[in-house]
Amino acid sequence: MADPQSSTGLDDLDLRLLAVLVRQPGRSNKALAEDLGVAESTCAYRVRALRSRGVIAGVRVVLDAAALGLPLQGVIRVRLGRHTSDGVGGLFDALVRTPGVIEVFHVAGADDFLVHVAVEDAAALRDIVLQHITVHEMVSTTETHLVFERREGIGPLARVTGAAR
Amino acid sequence: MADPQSSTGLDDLDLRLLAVLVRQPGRSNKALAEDLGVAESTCAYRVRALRSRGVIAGVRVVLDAAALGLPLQGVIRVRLGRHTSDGVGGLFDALVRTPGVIEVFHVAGADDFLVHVAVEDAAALRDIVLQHITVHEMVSTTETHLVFERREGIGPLARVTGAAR
DNA sequence: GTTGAAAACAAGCACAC
DNA sequence: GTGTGCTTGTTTTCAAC
Repeated sequence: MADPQSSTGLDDLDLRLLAVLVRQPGRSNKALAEDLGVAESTCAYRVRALRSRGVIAGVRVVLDAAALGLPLQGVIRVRLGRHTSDGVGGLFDALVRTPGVIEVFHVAGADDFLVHVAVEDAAALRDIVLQHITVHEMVSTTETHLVFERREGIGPLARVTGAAR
Repeated sequence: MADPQSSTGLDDLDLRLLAVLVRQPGRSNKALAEDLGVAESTCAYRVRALRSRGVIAGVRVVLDAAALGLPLQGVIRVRLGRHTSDGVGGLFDALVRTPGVIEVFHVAGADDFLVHVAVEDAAALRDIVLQHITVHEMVSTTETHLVFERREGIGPLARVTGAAR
């Protein structure tokens, strides 16, 4: 358990490859290979392998909600009354399908869901709560928090590589 | 204010382009142009314009934390005692630099920060709280919530286009 | 703002090590 | 598992509309 590749089956090249890829997603395979000091074919092979193993889950295009006319973001804490398996799953589905919803966490504890949304103004935030969340019978209470700012963290990979930054 | 492009300066082609791009980030410019029924050069031009305007904030490579050996995710609610501008900014910086931290929300309300983390096990979760969060003098209390599941929402664009799905 | 065509570039593949 | 060369396809650029 003290081997350099932890038990995830990722060797040093994989980790370096992921580190570059996370920081520079647009990087071409050719440039990536040069950075790592391996042949392009090797690099392409590794990337494909990491994709098929699911280590690379995918690629996302990130839009600026404010530039889309949605300058307000909120996190809505949702607490349920009754907890049936079907009901929770159905509510989860409904939440992620609500326009403006960026992500939803199903969590343990007093609250059941944390819903991150982007909207045009305070009225829209209220409407999301009233029309898309509290309409569900199983929802007991909600608490809406304005998001001052959201920042991305250094991420999971830094924990594996031990990268300071 | 009732014009089709809302006041964001995005026309129908922009919105259709973004819709395709968000759903299929890997799509080539050529394929994208075909989907939209415009020339490749036009398509490339629009994408570049949306990037430089900041509507397209960027592209992210998403890693599977579990595949990296971090099967446990948590949301840590952080409440502060004293609130100085410098202190809050410094803590924010420290949080996003902590290995395993995926994203951090600075929010209004009783809590000040919501910290989304991925870790190897419960002990690592405790260590993050003790070694990276409560070590800061300004932190008053924390509450750690296990994440059962996290799902991405349909997103901001659906609010602008009115896409049902 | 949009286009088609040429030139530059990168990706994918089969094969050799 | 890694490197090489060829073929294919894609991105970029630009003068013109």
